[in-house]
Amino acid sequence: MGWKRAPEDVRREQILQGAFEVASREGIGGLTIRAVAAQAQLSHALVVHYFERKERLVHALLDWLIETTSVLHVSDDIARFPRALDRLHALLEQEMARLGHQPRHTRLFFEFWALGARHEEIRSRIGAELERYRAAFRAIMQELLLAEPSTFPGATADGMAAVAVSWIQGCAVQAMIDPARFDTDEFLAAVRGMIGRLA
Amino acid sequence: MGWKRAPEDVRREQILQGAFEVASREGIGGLTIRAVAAQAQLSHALVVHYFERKERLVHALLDWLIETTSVLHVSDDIARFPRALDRLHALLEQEMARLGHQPRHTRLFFEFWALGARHEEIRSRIGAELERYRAAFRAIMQELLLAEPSTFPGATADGMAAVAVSWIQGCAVQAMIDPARFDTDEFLAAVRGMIGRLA
DNA sequence: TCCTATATTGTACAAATGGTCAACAACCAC
DNA sequence: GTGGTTGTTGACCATTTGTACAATATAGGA
Repeated sequence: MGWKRAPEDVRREQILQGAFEVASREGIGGLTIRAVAAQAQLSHALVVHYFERKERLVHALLDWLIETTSVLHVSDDIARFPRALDRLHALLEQEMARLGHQPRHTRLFFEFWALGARHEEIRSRIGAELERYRAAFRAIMQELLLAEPSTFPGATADGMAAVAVSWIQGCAVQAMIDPARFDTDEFLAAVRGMIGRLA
Repeated sequence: MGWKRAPEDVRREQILQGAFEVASREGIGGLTIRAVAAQAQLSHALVVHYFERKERLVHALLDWLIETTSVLHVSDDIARFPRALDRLHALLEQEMARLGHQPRHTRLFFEFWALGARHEEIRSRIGAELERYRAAFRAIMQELLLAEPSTFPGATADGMAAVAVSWIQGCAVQAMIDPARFDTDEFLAAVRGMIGRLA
């Protein structure tokens, strides 16, 4: 026949790419060993050979998704802002722009969030990502609270970090479900109004 | 045999109850006509008889879920507050408390949100619910902006309503995925700090 | 009491799916 | 070349699932 050999890691990547395509198109519920194999132009037995069980493939896809999503990279451009408030604004803006630039990643993440409600393995990985997310905001919020303690009475850095994460999530959900009636710019403007003026 | 007849609406309700139980336990992906029938102690053929196709059953379950979730009922206790800010605080508190009181409803809603990304029918219903949600907050936000225009510079009532919805959603997601590291009280305190002191 | 309408059920069937396995073909060491 | 190793495949199996359908039990009217 006309098939070729390939190094193990190349095959795994090829299969995961196929899994991402299928999951993006059909949803995780429609993620089938055979569908992935067809997408990657391989036999389904080979997919089983590399990932043993479908469950493993799903977990591997989540890991792949986390790795390939350019989430929360605090770039030098952002880190350069001397004031914490400016960094917060820039970070929010960057993350919300990313939601629009990687729509398939965002939607797939969303499905994994829902899956996490019932599968411990997935929940713990998503939970760790959420914590990473909060931690990035927490540092900024801490600085913000120290600089102007009276601005947000009663608030803690932890709480404000969680609120920042909820902005991202809420923006993602509403933009996905209701793009016609949801306006990201207005959303961002409202957030800005709440946390203070951009210098 | 020992089976009995029942009025049509009773049977439909019985089946939908069973569907809710199954979907809560196994997820929408595990929602099977046979599983629903077993839960409701009926033959699976009867479930088909009443809902014709599985798709219809899922849509009916979503409608049922929307109806039976005590979401966003602005009670007299809340409406009595003269100041918009107080009503906002009370409404947020009520909604976040509900998330904890109806955890199965919240989780199931979450799954439907994710499903909505791929199914037009579901997306439109969820979208309408989101709009209802925003509308309730929009009225309060409008009043808030009129009373103190300088408090939230650049923000619109629409944008702030969307942000309020994102608080509820973000709180639901994080509390579900990461209950150990997420503190609802701190979250609420941070939100309060951002929108102003409670009188 | 009988008879009709229909609510309810068990059976059946095709399609899809996860997983197993023996066979085969490409690559490598010798 | 040759033989062994192993990546790769098609065929196969058991199970589940959606859906169709004929048979049956029940309720209510004549």
